[in-house]
Amino acid sequence: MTISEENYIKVIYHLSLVSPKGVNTNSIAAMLVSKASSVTDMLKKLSEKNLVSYQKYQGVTLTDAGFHSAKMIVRKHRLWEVFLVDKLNFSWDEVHEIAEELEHIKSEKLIFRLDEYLGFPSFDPHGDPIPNEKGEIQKIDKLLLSEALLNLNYICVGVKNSSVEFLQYLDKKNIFLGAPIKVISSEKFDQSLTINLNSETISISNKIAENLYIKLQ
Amino acid sequence: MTISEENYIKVIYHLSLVSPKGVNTNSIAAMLVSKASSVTDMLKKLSEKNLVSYQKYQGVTLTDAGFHSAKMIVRKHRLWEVFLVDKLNFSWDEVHEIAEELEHIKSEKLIFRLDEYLGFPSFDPHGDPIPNEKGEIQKIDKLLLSEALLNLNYICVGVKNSSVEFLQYLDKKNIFLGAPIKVISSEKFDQSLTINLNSETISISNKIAENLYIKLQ
DNA sequence: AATCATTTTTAGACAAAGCTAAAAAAAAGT
DNA sequence: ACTTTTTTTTAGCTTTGTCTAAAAATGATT
Repeated sequence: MTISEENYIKVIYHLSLVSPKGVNTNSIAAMLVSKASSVTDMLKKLSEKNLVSYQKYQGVTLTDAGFHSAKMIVRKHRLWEVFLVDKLNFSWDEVHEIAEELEHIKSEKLIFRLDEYLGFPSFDPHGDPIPNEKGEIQKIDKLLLSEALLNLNYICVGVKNSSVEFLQYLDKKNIFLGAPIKVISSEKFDQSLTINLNSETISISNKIAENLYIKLQ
Repeated sequence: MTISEENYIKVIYHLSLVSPKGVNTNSIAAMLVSKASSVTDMLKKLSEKNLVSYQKYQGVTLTDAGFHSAKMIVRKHRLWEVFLVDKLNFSWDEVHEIAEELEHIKSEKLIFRLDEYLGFPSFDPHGDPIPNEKGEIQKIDKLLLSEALLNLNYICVGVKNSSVEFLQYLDKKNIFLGAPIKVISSEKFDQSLTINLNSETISISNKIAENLYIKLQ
């Protein structure tokens, strides 16, 4: 697989988690910042290689082989992110771009050794699950902070949006994975929340609350 | 710079250490396992970008900019090799191929952090020097084992040939960087050597002795 | 100095992956 | 059911990096 093919497979994978019935040409183009015509060309090629099922005008789905390839790319991406944060002291807003390159390095042995070196982590620095060698993914019972009930003890387990801006905002507010969170009150007018976080009390907008995953402690 | 451009610059760098007056089109093609005509095309492009000085039929040399770029690529290659050996427990015969890919990852911050994480090493697992951030290279007073004097205490500091076959042979003979070596005798007929190595006595062919670097202890 | 061999360059072609603009199909609105 | 809009595909072009085959320049040999 070329780097370009890998990028298509990865994007189709992410989109198919949201629309499992078939991924649109346009949405792939949007994610890759390219054009629908380029996507059509590549879908024919990927279909030829049996990585996707593609019928003109009907959207595209991953074949079993494509699905497995996609998970291996995601696995590499997320393992490298853990490496960058845990070993090289990068912050969680800096690692995505670099991992976009590292995910294309082709050595199974490298990835196995890296996984081992990192202690076989199950989640990346943004709380996203890391597929294991077989492609198995560990699920957790997470919910959005915006769906939390009042006065229960939660901990922060992930972000829905991992843009640099959002992650840096969380750093500023001292919100990190594993941080304990309790919702004290909710504002009817704008759905903003007052929360207890690491024993300080702060206010959080609905936009933030809709992008932060938590689970019961 | 594209990956292809980086590979050309790196090859021209290595060849220019041997023939500093100008590198031949054919020798570049041989190193890259490609054709002279492809090389000519690329030389024009690199010349356009002021990375090489190129005059038709006259061979090619690196400009200051090209020389610096080359050293930064070599730096990345060798730092990744140290990482693979020191942190992921690869053996020295396995790392070249993987580092050929890793050397093209584009993040200065990544390389600085990696360097720091590895303790700012000056030499890679084959004993080759690692250029620092400025491109400075630490030289050592090394010689080939075939040039050693009898009954002096040397230590092994590098390999001239780093093919998988040679490195695995060295492993089998228990020869590694830092191993103490003393030449006991030299055979007139075939220039083979009897050496003391880690307090065992073994025989070494001239071919081996001409590919192993040592220095006085 | 002239010829022959080798090296290098040019010319033209090809595959990969992208693009624009136009055509075709599907979906939406009346 | 028939337009209109949106989405997708096709056709044809571009760039990057490669190739082969032929031409040109250099170097070696007599």
